[in-house]
Amino acid sequence: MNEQRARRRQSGRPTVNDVARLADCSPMTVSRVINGGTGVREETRLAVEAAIRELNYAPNRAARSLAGASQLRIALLYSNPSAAYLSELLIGCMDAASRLDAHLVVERCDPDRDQARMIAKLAENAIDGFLLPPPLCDDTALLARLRRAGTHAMLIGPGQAQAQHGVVMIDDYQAAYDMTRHILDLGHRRIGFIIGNPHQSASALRLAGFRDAMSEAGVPVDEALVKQGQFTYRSGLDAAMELLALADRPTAIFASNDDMAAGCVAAAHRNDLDVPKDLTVCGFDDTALASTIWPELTTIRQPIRQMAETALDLLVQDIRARRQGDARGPRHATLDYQLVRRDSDAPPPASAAG
Amino acid sequence: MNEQRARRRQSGRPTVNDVARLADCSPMTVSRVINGGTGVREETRLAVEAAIRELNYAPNRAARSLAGASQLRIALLYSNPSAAYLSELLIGCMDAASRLDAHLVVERCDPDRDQARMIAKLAENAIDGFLLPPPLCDDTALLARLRRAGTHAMLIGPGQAQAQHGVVMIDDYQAAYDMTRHILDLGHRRIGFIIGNPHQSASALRLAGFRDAMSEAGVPVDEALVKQGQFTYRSGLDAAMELLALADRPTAIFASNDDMAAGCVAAAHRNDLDVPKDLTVCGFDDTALASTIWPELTTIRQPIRQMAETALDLLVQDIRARRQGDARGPRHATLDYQLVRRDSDAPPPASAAG
DNA sequence: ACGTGTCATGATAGCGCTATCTTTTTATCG
DNA sequence: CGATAAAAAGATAGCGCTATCATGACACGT
Repeated sequence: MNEQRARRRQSGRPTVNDVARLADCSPMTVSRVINGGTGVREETRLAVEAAIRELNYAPNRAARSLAGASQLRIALLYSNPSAAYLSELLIGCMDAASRLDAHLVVERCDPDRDQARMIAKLAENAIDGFLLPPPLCDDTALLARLRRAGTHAMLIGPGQAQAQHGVVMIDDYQAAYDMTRHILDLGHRRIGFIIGNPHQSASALRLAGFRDAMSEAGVPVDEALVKQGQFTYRSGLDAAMELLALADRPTAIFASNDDMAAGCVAAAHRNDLDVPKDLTVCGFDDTALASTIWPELTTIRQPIRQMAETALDLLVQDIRARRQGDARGPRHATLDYQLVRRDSDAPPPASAAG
Repeated sequence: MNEQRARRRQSGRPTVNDVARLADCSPMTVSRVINGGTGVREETRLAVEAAIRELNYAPNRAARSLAGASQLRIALLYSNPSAAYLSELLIGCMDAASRLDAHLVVERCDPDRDQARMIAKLAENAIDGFLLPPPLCDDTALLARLRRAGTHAMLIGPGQAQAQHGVVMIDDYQAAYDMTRHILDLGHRRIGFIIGNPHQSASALRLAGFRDAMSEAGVPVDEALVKQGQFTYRSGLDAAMELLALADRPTAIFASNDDMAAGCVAAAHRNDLDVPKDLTVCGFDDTALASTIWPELTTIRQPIRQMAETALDLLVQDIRARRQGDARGPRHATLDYQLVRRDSDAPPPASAAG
């Protein structure tokens, strides 16, 4: 009998029972200590904690979630394989999922490929909630479909808040405002701006932040210096080439993301301009690219990992609350960004200053 | 009684019992069908599968691993946050972990920060095996420590095979050989090479592949065209600047990774050279950067995701085998790479050809 | 002294699944 | 056609944990 048991058992890892025996109490008390320990005498708690430490006990997740019957399945859908963003996102999600004991399913989901079918299938039964990073969080068709399916979804970093779904974002407007302010403070007056992909709503917010900072500083925006981009390296390169070909060219360019900013740096070098001595270039997002290229980019860092964690937290909260009939509606959160100053900005060249 | 039950239950998701009832058999038979279905009549299997589909049944992982008592904990350690690589790795690992029902723990592990302490702690009880991507897979101190701890480890993409640990790799030598061959076939004869970081053993293999392809083609390697790099953008830029400053400069540069290749492209543009018209640039790894910049890089793609999956598969196999006393020793696998041709290569300019 | 309430703890019963053993059914043969 | 082996299906018993209820101990008021 005992042998059979031993064979079925996990690798001799200690269980609550082992701890209980050592601490001379019941397994239930051990469980209480592990889970916050309300209603346990201080003395008992210490004994249990000592036993846990001695045995190097770690609770079995499977058993825990089975008993608690709380295993949620969360699908993280991604589309644009901006690798830097994705890996941060993944790590954040995994941490949170592990902590919350949720099962994370990661699925690539391109808009063209039968997105509808997959989501329907997932939503039908196997998935309790969705996590949608950009650009999926701005895919209104997808959002509508999810809403219709009555699914819980959490948008990470969308350009605009959503009444129907939960949202975790940074203040794109304010961040762009701050960056513009930073460039102005360096002494620049002719500042070029490259707009992001018009289908992502963050683009408009960043542009607005730029415009407002400029006008508040009393510097009129020269519309010739505002170019449309697509969030791609190439579009940034092209836009910058146009800007630098102008007779009265800008002394600084603020690109709406790092890829385009990297394109600007390349364009500057093709024009024999030094960055930052002859041209200041600033980006947005702080993706890996920003610190890969040379000079490294001054940019806005989003706390991607933290956003992912928060999103998963709120999503799980929301789902559990709704399950208990508490229809408080989707959760929202705005996290802090950070202006990361690196080597791509400087005061304007003396000839252009003032 | 029933109410209590319902309250403890998961979100009304169907269980094996529901499926069994519908398929008119016992839960055990359902379990058999789910797990490969040996020893089940075709007819019964179909009935069960139909029931599964109808109820949209998905097995409960927690219960499964609890009953099977097979939940392994695998730690994925990473150090160099090459985001593109990491995200692929993560996705591959998560897929495999999900499939194998292993718990994946992702930990950042920088060489300086008390690596030893952490590993000791992990190895002590909570972690059954380690997954080590580059550059950790080449950290001999770390490897030795793990070996001493008797831990199972699997190296992903190390430069050289290891007797002590399992390994999943591509043939770096052959890949570099093939890429060199490709450049030679385009008609180039003066080919520059930028070596990778000397601490990663893959660097030497790539260099060897280059040299052998050259000599087999009867093209002597001009040592002035072989530069040391560090796998960073900046080192690639610097090396390329030197190469392009030569009186008799190369018509092609083969960089040992994409970051350095991107640096080469930037250097070319600073020298008013068009890529690929005036200079062919090829990379290695096919990270996101390769298809971000313009022109997009011809490079070698490692099947990173597949490598991660294979690594986890083999690691779990190894652990389970060893647990059952089957000491077959660490597993090894070599996967296929792929030469991805994009827009950064072309025949040499007419003036330099032949 | 007694009831009555509060708190810490224990006993019990599963969560959903699968390992193992036992029973049935089916195929195979003399 | 009954005997035997082999295959298919079922019964039973947990995996490690926690929800729930039951118990015991102790303080309090009357």
